[in-house]
Amino acid sequence: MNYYEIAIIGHNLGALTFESNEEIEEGRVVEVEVSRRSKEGVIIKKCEKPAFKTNPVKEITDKYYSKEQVELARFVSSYYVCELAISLSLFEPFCNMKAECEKANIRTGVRLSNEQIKAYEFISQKEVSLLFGDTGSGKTEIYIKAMEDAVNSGKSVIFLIPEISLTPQMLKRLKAKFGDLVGIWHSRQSKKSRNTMLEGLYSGKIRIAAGPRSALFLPLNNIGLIVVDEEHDDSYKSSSSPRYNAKDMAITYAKICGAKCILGSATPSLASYKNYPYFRLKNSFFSGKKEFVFEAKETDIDSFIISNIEKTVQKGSQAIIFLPTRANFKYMVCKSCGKGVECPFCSVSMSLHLNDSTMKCHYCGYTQKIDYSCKECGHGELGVFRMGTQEAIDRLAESLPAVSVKKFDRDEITTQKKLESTLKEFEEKKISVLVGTQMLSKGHDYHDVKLAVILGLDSILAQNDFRARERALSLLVQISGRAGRKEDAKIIVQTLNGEFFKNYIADYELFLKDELSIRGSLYPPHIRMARLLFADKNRERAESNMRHIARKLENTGIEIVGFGEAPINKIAEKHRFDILIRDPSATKLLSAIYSVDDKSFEVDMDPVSFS
DNA sequence: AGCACGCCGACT
DNA sequence: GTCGGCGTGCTC
Repeated sequence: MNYYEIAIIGHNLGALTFESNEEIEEGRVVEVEVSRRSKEGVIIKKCEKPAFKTNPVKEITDKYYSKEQVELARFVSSYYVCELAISLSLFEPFCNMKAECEKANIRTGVRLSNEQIKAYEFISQKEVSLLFGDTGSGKTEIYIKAMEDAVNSGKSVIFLIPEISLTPQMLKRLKAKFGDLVGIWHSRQSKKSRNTMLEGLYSGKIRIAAGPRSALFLPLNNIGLIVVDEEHDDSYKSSSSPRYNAKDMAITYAKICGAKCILGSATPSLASYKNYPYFRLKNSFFSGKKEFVFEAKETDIDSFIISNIEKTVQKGSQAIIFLPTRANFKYMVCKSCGKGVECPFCSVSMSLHLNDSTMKCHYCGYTQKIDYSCKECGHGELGVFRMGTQEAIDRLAESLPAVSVKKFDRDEITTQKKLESTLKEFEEKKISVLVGTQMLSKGHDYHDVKLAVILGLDSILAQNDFRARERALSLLVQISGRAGRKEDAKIIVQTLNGEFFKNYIADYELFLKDELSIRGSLYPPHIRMARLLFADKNRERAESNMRHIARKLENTGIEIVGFGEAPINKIAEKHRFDILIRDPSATKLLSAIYSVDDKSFEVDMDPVSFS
């Protein structure tokens, strides 16, 4: 009889031991019974007969995890601190099927400029490299050339893009160059198209997988190249356990597979800029000049903005307006007692949505009809603060009723179809003005935008977070990069921090250099951080667990930066406490975390959000 | 008594 | 993470 340690996929549980007459290889998916229920498990390793009685392996399936997948799953489990059974559940395993892995013979016909050839030669010589190229400098052609090389030498490719930037343009381009060799993966696709893609991967017909962070875990054999486009984007970081960063995992996976990894961005993250060799690609194919106008004020759709939009639209051109806030307003505050309207389940403000007469919590989704007076003092009138996209649209409708305006945020663009149709309408000029959130900045190609209005940057800069400056400036650069593709464009920026933005707008690398020295040894990328998050319906329990762990960490030699209530101290009725720890070595942080050996908290390694 | 719900611990 | 067992507290 053989005995195997088996990870029960998706269960937050160490490997369990089962028996079988068969020889089963590591990584094979089998069916076993756990708590009188049939579950899928992964063979972790063969082991000795245990002291307890074992149940048999019920069935050996035709699915399996490759050696490389198992190795990456082990890495995710140890670095992001979760059970192997959980990290394995991120993956789509392989399936026994005859693979036709042959060399493809694709001629993309992509032409590179002299500058692009230099960049291409640079990245060709490096295992991991950063393509630091301004918007319009032609990063995509370089990716395509590198992908063509990989595919023609019999390898496969993973092409990662941020969550919502599954831009129709980028996909069309990949499809046009690589045809059926490309498969598009996204989180909200139907079961059927998922399965079609998986079958294409199993058979080897699909050799390039493009998609958001989960595409890293698709069953591709013989990976030769992983591209991480818009590598600065925070959506590569998972915001639930395991809180992996797909950009960092792409680099790790490339090493495991002996593949190359290309990171690309016009506004690279400080960490990538510091850690990897980079090629600066400057020359833009866009001919337009950009004129920046700074208004030193808080968010206000003023007559200057209105008249600029009017002029732009009259000339037959288009405008985009950015605000980092959804709904009409983010805050409602009592004019009499000063108390804000909070979600009953979360310690966050309710957002005001006038179009359906509701207040919504953007954290738990709780919705109710609008309070017209303060529930706290019983009589106060409610004032509103922090304008959102819907309010901006309502103001435009009032001032410029003839102009067609559309919202471009998570409330409006709920599906890939709506993203595609809205961008198509904008391209066909059925829409003159798009008003949106961060979604506006994500790599979309707007052809005739001659005006970009950028509001609310100060609220991003004011975030109590060491990455606030990086986030605010990169947003400004990314959004202004959407304008002026063909002709000159005007960028109107409302901020009380004009000096900061003016200083760096033309030279992002100068910002990166300054910021590296400002962060010094206190903040990443020079040192490593981890956040331990305690969330529990019972507030006392969450707090006492947190204090208990904080005390244990005191003797581990790593620095405890702080502990206490999390900035958002309650989400969905769970009270939240956290501990922030710091050390030059990630290994030391991890051994401190492992030494406390406790499951009362979630670990966030290399956190990008601190709320 | 009967049930819904929430908490807690076990899972080979 | 998921399930089932068990206690609490409400209703018939």
